[in-house]
Amino acid sequence: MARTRGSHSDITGPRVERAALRLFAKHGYAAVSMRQIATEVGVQAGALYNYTPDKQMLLVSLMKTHMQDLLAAYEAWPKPVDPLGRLEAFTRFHLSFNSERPEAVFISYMELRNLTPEHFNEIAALRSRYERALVEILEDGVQDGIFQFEDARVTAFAIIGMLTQVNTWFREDGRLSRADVEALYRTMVQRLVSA
Amino acid sequence: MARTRGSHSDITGPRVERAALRLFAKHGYAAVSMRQIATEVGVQAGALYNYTPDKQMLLVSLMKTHMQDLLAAYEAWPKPVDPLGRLEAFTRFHLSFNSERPEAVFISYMELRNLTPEHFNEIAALRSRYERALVEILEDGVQDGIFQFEDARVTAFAIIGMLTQVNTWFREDGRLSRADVEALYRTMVQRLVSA
DNA sequence: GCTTGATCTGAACGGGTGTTCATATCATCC
DNA sequence: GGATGATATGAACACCCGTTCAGATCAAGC
Repeated sequence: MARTRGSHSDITGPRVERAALRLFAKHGYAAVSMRQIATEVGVQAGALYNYTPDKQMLLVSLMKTHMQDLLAAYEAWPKPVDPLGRLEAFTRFHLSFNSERPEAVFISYMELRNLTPEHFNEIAALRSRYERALVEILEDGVQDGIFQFEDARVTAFAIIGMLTQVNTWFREDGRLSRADVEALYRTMVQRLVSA
Repeated sequence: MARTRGSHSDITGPRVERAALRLFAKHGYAAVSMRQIATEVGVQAGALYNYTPDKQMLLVSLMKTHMQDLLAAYEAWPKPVDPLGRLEAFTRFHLSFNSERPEAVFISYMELRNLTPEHFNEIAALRSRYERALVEILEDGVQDGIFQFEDARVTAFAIIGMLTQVNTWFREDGRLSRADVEALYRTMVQRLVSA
């Protein structure tokens, strides 16, 4: 019978994913070889194929997992009922979630071009679900008369754009703490939409 | 004597750069081979080495040229004297310049990790000169009492982040025209800093 | 029309690529 | 303790990589 305990597959599997995540983020998908990933895991290249059908699916799986984690974590995030509170919660969530997994965020933006059209569409659909959540907050705020802007979708893009940008410059040992940055962005987001 | 007219080098050279730009933007630096670039130019791979010492320098040259073009074009851009006018001019310039060369913009953000530290620092220095230009506008506006915000540098990052984001979603045949988008972003930028 | 020299070809270099597969290992269960 | 089957090895597959270079090509200048 199969080994049910003492098997390495539930250890090696996650290690493969973590190694791929790290290396893809650092060097780019195309620049990383299966042998490099295997070396990082401490295994021969052939063994990787117990955990992924091929290199492409390793990337797709990482990106899909990331987007699903994003949506699930956002759903679980505490949300006030008023639009302004929800917008603050969104800002806090986005900064917090992205700061915790910079590598996955980076890959999910950078490696879209390495996806086949079907996989690309799948990821894009997940992303637009997230964007739509922000658009809905904005539209609710307009109806309540507390938000004001010309175009909800473009405003949502602008907000997500400026929030996502943070990962490119924030340093743990820099001038500003995470809390500082969060406060600054909450203010800026609010300015962008306040009536 | 050398050929001074009729030489192909002044034709092939730019064609090599354009092919590399296009292919790097589409597939990523690491995923593009010298043979692919040569095929696009209509030449054998060996001939490329009349125009670049190696593949790495082809990328560096593209990125450096782009950043220098950016700075030169911004200096030449008409600028009012009042901070609000200069901020509007910056917004217009950034959207316009970036929309005209999406491939170079894309490469300059995406392929930083493929640079050696020295080349990276060179590019980063050029970029921060551009960012500093915006910071100065913001600081002048504060002194004049027409701008208000908590942190000039973070505000500048936020503005550049949301402006640069546009290239990822704008489509020529989409819902909004270029002029529409420009107007929307001018308003949003102003909201972000207005006293 | 012959020489010059910039430009390009085409083959070769050593080495790396993703993937496959027969074989070995070894913890588990009977 | 012997059989089972998941897991890993290591060699092999065909192919592509960046780069080099001797030799061909050919327009310009004398």
